[in-house]
Amino acid sequence: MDAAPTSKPAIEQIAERITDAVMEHRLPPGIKLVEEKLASAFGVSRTKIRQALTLLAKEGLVTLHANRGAFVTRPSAAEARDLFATRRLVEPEIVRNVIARACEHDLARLRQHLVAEADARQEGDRRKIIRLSGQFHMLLAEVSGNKFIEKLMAELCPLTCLIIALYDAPQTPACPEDEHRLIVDAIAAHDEAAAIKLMLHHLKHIECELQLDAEPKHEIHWETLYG
Amino acid sequence: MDAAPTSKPAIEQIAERITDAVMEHRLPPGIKLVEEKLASAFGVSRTKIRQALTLLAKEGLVTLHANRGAFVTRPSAAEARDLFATRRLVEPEIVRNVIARACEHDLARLRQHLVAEADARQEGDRRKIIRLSGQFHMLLAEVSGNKFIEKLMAELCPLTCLIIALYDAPQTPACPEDEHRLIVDAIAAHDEAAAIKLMLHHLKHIECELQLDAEPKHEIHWETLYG
DNA sequence: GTTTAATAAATTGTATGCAATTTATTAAAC
DNA sequence: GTTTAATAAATTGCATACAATTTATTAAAC
Repeated sequence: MDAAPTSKPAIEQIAERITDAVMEHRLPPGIKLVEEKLASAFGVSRTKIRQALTLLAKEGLVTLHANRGAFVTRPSAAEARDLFATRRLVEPEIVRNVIARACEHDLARLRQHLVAEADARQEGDRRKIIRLSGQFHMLLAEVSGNKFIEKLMAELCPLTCLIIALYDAPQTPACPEDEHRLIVDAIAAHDEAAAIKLMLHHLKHIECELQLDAEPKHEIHWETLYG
Repeated sequence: MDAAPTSKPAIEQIAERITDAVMEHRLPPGIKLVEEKLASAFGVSRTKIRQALTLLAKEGLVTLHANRGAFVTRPSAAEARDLFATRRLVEPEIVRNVIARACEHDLARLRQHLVAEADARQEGDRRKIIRLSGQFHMLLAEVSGNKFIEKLMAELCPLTCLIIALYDAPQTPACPEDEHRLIVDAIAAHDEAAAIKLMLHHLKHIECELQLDAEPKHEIHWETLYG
């Protein structure tokens, strides 16, 4: 019965930091995650890294090949379509629940996140922008109060970042402008219909900018990179 | 590029067998899972058990307490309500997708499952009935073709079994009669509205038989069990 | 007899070592 | 020069050993 704020298990922290790196496109899809390298990077033994990779594989962010190791997942176009179909199903429900249940403190958190996003855009920190954009939806799910949906979104958002990395048109601005702000405004105004409409439009907007019919971006070929 | 049917990783197999035991109420909510005992039961070292438990904890079926070990989760009433809310959101979508995409072979699999359920009921194998009832919904999700929803249902169904174990009225028949068959029939007839209605009714039926407002069943107190 | 303290046993958390497998490198053949 | 085979290096998969922690047991105090 310790009321102490027992910090998160080390393994989850490691998994979270790898997730952040994937969300920020610092670890591109397809790249190999060598256990020993991660172990020394995090200052722990391979045992812990292994468990973290097991977790990430369960999330789908990492793919395990027997005897060959762990790789950042390269989602297929079909998986990308399934992912967005799932988000279009779930996120309107999230919006409904947030409007129904969110207190002032929750709204303040959402607005604070909008400020962080605006700051990142001001600074031109493209990587942070991408990560924060994903985390906005995770925060919304958290505020919605349903743990199962929260967990689902915590998996789908990092995967969405991967899909964007693989299928995004070369030089799109990739920023949802202030669509997030519009959604929060509609939520604050308790305008359910508008909030859901904005959310669906936002998701369609992201999906439509992808080139899911084109070949996904190639894996880095180190040997020909400087040829 | 091996087309060989590489059997599932050992760790997942272990996790699956533990999941089956939970679904069949052979491992009741709250029970402690001692690593060494599982290790000898499965004939592997604790290392693998540990990873399997990490996976199950991620699914929510098992709860990890730092330095104290793994326990089969005891979902709260609030979690139970969230779970059913999530299922009411997702399963109609599953039904829609199954009707839209299922081929004859898929329908045959569903009907085959109905037979297995009927057999178990004939045999009076209560544990098998409970497990198969849950797995019907997992099969439906699998046939629906969306991997993310399939994965979600693969987590929610075992948890539902746990909730039933904790909150079910003492002596209910606990069998959804032939509600599953009615759903499959409506799907086969491509009657979307009817299939969804039956599914929602089925879920409500399960949830309503629970006593979520009552105290959950107590944990086993070994020391007083024979007092 | 119940509570408290001290000790012993059991269990978890982690690193490390070694066998099995894969990947990279070198040498040979054509 | 490209392909094939042989060897070496790197990496994964797994069990085991040991420290840290918790739980159970015993002994002492009241």
